[in-house]
Parts: sequence; structure tokens; C-alpha cells
Amino acid sequence: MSSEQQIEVSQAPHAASYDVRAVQERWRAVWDELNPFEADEADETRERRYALTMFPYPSGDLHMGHGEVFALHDMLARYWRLRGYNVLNPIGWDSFGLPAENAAIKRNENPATYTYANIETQAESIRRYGVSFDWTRRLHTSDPEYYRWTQWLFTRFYERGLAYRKASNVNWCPNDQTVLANEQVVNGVCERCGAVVTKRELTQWYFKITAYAQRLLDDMDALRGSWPDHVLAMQRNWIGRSEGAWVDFAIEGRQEPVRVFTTRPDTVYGATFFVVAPDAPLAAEIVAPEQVEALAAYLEQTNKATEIERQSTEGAKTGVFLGVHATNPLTGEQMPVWAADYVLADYGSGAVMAVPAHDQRDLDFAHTFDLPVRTVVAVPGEDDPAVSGVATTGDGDYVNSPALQGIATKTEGVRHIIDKLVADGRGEAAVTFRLRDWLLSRQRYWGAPIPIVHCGSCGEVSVADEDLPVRLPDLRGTDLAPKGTSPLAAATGWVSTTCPSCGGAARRDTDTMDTFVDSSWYFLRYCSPTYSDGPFDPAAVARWMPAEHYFGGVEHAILHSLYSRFFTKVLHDMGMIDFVEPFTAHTNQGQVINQGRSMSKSLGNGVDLGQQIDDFGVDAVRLTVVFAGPPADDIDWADVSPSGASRFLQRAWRIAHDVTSDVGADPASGDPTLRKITHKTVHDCQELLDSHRFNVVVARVMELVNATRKVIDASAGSGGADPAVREAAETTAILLSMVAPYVAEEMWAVLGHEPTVALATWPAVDSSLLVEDTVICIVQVSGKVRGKLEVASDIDDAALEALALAEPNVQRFIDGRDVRKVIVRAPKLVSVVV
RNA sequence: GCCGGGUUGGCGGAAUCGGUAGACGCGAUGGUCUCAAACACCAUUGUCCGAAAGGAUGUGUGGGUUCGAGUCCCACACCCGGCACCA
Repeated sequence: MSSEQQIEVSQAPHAASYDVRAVQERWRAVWDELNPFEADEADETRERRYALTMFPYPSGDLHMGHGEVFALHDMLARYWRLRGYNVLNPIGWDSFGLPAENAAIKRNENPATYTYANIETQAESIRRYGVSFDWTRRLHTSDPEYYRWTQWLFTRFYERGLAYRKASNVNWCPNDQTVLANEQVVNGVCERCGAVVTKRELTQWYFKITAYAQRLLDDMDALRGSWPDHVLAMQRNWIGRSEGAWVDFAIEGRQEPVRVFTTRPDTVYGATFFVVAPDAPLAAEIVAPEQVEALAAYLEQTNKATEIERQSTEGAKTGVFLGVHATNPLTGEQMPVWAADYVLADYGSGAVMAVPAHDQRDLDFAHTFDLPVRTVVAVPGEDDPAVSGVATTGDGDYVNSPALQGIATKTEGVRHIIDKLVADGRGEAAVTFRLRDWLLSRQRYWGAPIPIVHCGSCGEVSVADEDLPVRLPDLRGTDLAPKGTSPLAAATGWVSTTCPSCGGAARRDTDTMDTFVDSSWYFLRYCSPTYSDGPFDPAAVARWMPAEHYFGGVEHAILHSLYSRFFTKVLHDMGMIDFVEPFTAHTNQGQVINQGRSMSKSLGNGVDLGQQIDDFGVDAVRLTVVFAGPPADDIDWADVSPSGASRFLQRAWRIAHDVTSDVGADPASGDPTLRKITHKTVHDCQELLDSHRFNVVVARVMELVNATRKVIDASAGSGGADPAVREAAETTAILLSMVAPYVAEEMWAVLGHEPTVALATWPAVDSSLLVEDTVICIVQVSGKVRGKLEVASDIDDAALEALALAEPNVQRFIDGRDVRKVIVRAPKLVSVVV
């Protein structure tokens, strides 16, 4: 910083308030010049910490949700910086994606135009919001220098067999005209646009995330306690591990037996029919000639049903007999084989053994089609399902089960049957997962092109590293309109290329990648955003990763988090990084709502972040969201008071202006009570911040300001000369800088410090000031508070007991009764039992 | 149905080691200032009894453990979130 730079501060000595706008302008300029928030790549003396927050998608300007997450995240980042850590706090944009493409079609332009204009707007708003980002590391996933490496990673996954193409029945959004991952279909509708999702048989690209299912599950153990419980629970549900067995069923007319998965191999004796998913290849394969037509009709009916109808558990079961029989491997009985849509084609083998007595779905189906029910577990206290119509699943005595005589528990029964199946060569223990492979190809333009070339003679060939990135051709307007195939397919000049392998004519793959691919590794790129020899500099990543804390929305609890965890594990296996989990700790901030409901145009209850800032100032808005409650809780804007926050900040500012002692005045000579409060506040705030209880930190700073005000006002206005008041005011400025950086800078400057409170350090706590000379001791009689005593904090038990028993009101309640016991917890409590 | 989280004044919340329940703030009421209002400042503010001292009661419901429970245990109710024909 040049020495001639002077920071002008509103110096009117007894001004009642400050000009919020002027202050915001002034300090933003100082931060831009000094860049106090840049991570120091070279500094080896300070411990490093990586503070990560989910990068925004550039649709329009920032909204209240951004205001909340940035305020919370920044409080933590600034706290770490104050505590002396070398903090990496980067920002970027998740800038590929459909909204920009849809906007571009309407505006007849390239999506980049809209995207980068929005990014500039948001960047300006974020800077105004005073978030302590390191702007030198800014990245955008739609930049060719970024997606070059997204493509590079794809080719590495491809080489390892983790990216592959297959044909299957996939989710199709008729509105966006693209396929969707399972994760993007919510209650049968497109998560993005709300259109009812249908199924289509298409060949698509997948990432083999299922190969990592067990590790994704196991490694969550290390996250317990530092990730939200519900996020871990959601991921666990999503992965959906289940233990059971593969059981072989011979099917007439088929050479090989069909393996089906069951979690209840102990109920094979109760299997009375066999069900295949109508859309599984197996159904068409085994159907008897005379039933081919019936199956085709049923399949058509099933496919027409929307996902919502199909997934509905209401309503009668449907199905069609396939005209063949399967053999129960334990009873040898012939069981009819049916096709029914309650069996899912892509789970297990797409077929199940039906045990109607002990599975409600099978029982409902059996009732609909009048199929036999055989109870094999007699559960005590429950009616026979064959009679009651309610399937039982509990432990009980096995009946009709020759191999399970005398066994009384499910666990034992399961193990027993698995052993038997293994011995007979008809099955084995098995684990299946609900998790499916990640469908990553999209038939849209504004994403990273899949770096694969299709060659007539060589087949799929990945583009050579030195030819990356495969850049998007410049398409705009109606060229981008959804047609069911990728817009890239229409760019014929772009599509035709030469085969990297044989040099012959070939075609580029015309799909682009799901934007979740882009965001699965951006946190790694931040560590070395301009690195050109790979997606990231391994040394830089080793320095900063894993991120100590990740702030973001709960809407990414499954998708983005799971995918990022998957990428991290793959990169670990590739030897590029030495950790297996990317985010050590994770917090989901709540939503900002208004009047009990989500903000929406139709309800007219929207709250505009920019307007709030114009009305109350950045500091007051940030303080409001932090003070509203715990970070994970929703904030109802109708319940909070930015004007109250603003009032408090003015009070704090006046404290600094009332300080009349000189810089460096020795606080030791100051008011001892205030000093204790100051040091206790710093000490407590440290613990509160370490456990992310940011709202309580604000409350404690408010208490400090209140206490300081009292001292200033006490001695007829001369209290401002007390060095303890200066100490309190400086402490307030530093603590406040985490939440309300602008007013904190004003305070810091008026207190005679420069150049910026952003370079201040956490106040040292004098532990001798944390010890109270006297404390209030409460005295209970029969568990009720009957007296309070002010006693020396080092009083011994005997003396305290004597004092307590002598207290008049305590005496009154003992009232001559026998004192049976006295519990003394000196110096805070005496409990008298009568 | 399964999984996860929760239920504390008029409101947001605090009490995170089992030890004064209601910190801090909002709102409300009264007051000072003002011709008046706004702002600001001061005081009061869980409920009930009481002039006060003080007492009773009180953290979703019912039980339990303990000298002592918002906090621990058991059962239940309700609310929020996620998943849901995954065999």
C-alpha cells in the first residue's frame, strides 16, 4: 500500500449516524486496492484452510438465498482469517445449463451472451455485498479453458471403463426435449421444468457410479457429525444398499435358470408365482407364443402410463400371464410366470419370486389374479396373511419349510437357506443397490461436448488430450430449439471430423454433458485455476484440499454432493489426489421465506435482496440473516428486523466515536468489569464460531455494545476516556467485521487504525480476566430455588454450605425439618434435601 | 410405510457438561424529549395470586431416573424434510 493513501473517515465527532452508502463505496475501493482476501500460495507459516461455498448459477441477479448463504459463509471465512489461517475462499460460476439456452432461443443469440452478462451483474452484486472472496481465482465452467478439463476428465473415466454408452429405457422430458438422470426426476416430473416425464428407449452415456456404491456408503462414516444428519440419511437412502441372496429359478423352455434377488431367501418355500417386469428383455424372451400378443398389449399399456401413474402404489395391480412356469428351487413346484409393472426392470434382474404371504405387493397381486398364498412364517400375534390379506414380515416359527425346522429368527433362517442354496449350486448371498449409473448425456447445446468421435471402422474413440477442448460451435437462436436430438447434430461442419485413431472420416458425438459433471470438480480447479498441464495442479490441491467447510443449499444434498464425492474417489484411484472425501464439513443453510411461505411471484410475497440493501445497507442485511437463527433454519423475513439490525449498527458505530483515549492506551488501567466482559465475549465467541453458532455470536456482540454504552454514559459522559472502552470498541469492530464489514471498517478507522480491519487479528484473550472474583450461588431446597448468595468464586464447600443454610429464606423452607442431605457444588450451587 | 430432524413467551431464538429457563433481538405497554409526530433514550414485559416481600406454575403429552430434567430413559401426539411397488 502506498504511503500517500489516506483513508477518509466520517469524522464528525458527535454525529448521530453514518451515511451507509458513502461507507459502502469507500471501503469497497480500499478492499479492491489492497486485496486482503487473496489466499497466499507461498506462505508456509500459516495453517491453510479452504472455505467453500456453492458457486452460483448465473440466472439474473442475486436473490435472498444468496444473501443468506454468502453472509453465513463469509462469517466463517473471515473468522478463520482473523484467527490467523491462510484462507482460500474462491468464487466462480456454474455457467453451463438450460436457462441460458432457453433465453438464447428467445433472444436469438448465443447462450454465452446472456450467461456472461448475468455473471457480470452477479459479480458486481457480490462485491457490493462485501463477501471476502479471492477474486483472482474466479472461474466459469462454460469457459473453454475450464471445460477442456471437464472433457479431459471424461476421457480418463472412459479409459477406465467408468464412462460407457448403453441403450435403455430412460427418463425423457418432453418439454426440455432431453433425457434426465434418475436424480432429476422428482415425483415423476422434471425437476427443472415440472413437465411429466416419460420413458424412451435411447442410447446414452453413463458414469459407472454404481461401481463406487459401497465406498460412497462406507466413507460417510467419517462425515458423521460434521455433515448434516439428513444429508447423510438422504444419501444412504439414495444408495439404498440391501442384503439378501440371488436365487436361481429354472424356467421352462429356457436353458439357463433366472437369478432373482430377494432379501428374504428364508421365504422361498412361500414363493407361489414368479413375476417379470414387462419391459425387461427377459419377459419377451420367455413368453409363450400364445401369450406374445397379450404381453405386447400390456407393455404398450404400461409404457403409455406416465411415471406418476406407474409409481403410484394406489390402485389395483395389473399384469399378464406369460404362459410359462418356473420351478421353485426348494419345493420343486411349478409356479406360473407373470409380467407385471410393479416389478422394476432395472433393479436386480428385473424379475422376482413372489411370496404373497410375506410381501404386501405380492399379496395384492395374488388377490387380484386369484393366485395361491402359502404362509411359511407364523408370526406370533398376527393373523395368517392368507386369511387377513395383510402380509407379515416379522420373526416367527417357520412352517411349511422343511429345511428350517426349529429356527426362530429371520437372520438365522436367511443364513440357513443361503447355505443350502450355495450347497445346491442354486444361489448365493448378494448385495444390491438402489443407486443407478449416472446418465450424463444431454441433447442440448449449452454444455461441455462429449469428447468422443464415432468412427465407422474404429467405433468410439476418445479425442486426444492435445485436441481438447472440443469447442462448441457458434449456434444461436432457433438453431438451439429443442428437436429431440442435440442441436449440435445440425452443425454438420462441426460434426464431421476425422478419426483420431485411423484418420478416416468420422462423426463427433453430438451430446453434451450434464452440468453436474462441471460442478463435480470445480472445487479442485479453484486450487490452481490457471493450471494448464491438467485439470489441477496436484501440489496445489494437496495444499488446500479437502475443503474444511462447504456451505450450500439442501437441494444439492444428493445430486451434487454424491457426484462430487464420486469424482473425488475416482481421482483418488487414479492417483491424482490422496484423499477420498472432498468436503470435511458441510452445512445446508435454510431457505429465506416470507409470511410462512416460499417467495413466489404468484403469491406476491417476494423480497428483493437489492431493495433490502438499498433500504438498510449491506451490513444490516447481512446482520439480519446471521442473527435470525441457526444457519440451517429457514428465515421468515416477516419475523426479522433489518431496521433493528440497522439501529444496532448505528449504536455500535457511536461507541467507536465516543472513544477519546489514544491508540495504544493501556487497558489494564480501565474499568475491570468491562474488561472482563470484553475478554469473556471474545473467548465465548471463539467457541461459538468454532461450532457455527453464528446467531449467538451476534447476540454476544450486542451484549458487549450494551455494556460498553453503560460505561461510557456512567461518568457524566467522560466514560469514553476509559481505555477499557477503547479495548471494548476495538474488539467490537473486529468481531463485527465478520458480519458487518463496512461499519466495522469505519469503527476501526475512527479508532485510529489502518489500513483495514480485514487485516486485523483475533483479539488475544487474557485468561486471568475470565475468572470472576464473586459468583451468584443459588440455593435450592427440595429442588426449588429458595435463595441466592453472592460468594467468592474460590469459596470451599464447607463455608458455602454454612452460608447457604443460614440464608433466611432457605431457613424458612427448611422450617425445622430434618436436613437429610446437602449437595454442594461450589461455588455455584447448594441443594438442600429435606 | 421407512428414514432424518424438530415441538421453549405475542414472535425469531438462547440455555450444547443434568445445576437461576426465557440471553439477545423483534413486537407491545408506559414514560422522557416534541406544539404534535417520527427518531432517539429510559422503564416494564411467560402465566396466575399479591400493594410489596414473596409464592404458585411453566420448555408438545403421559410416565420414569435424579437432591435437581428443556437437557437423560420409555411410550405417545403433532409438525417439517427426504424416500417410496427397490422384492
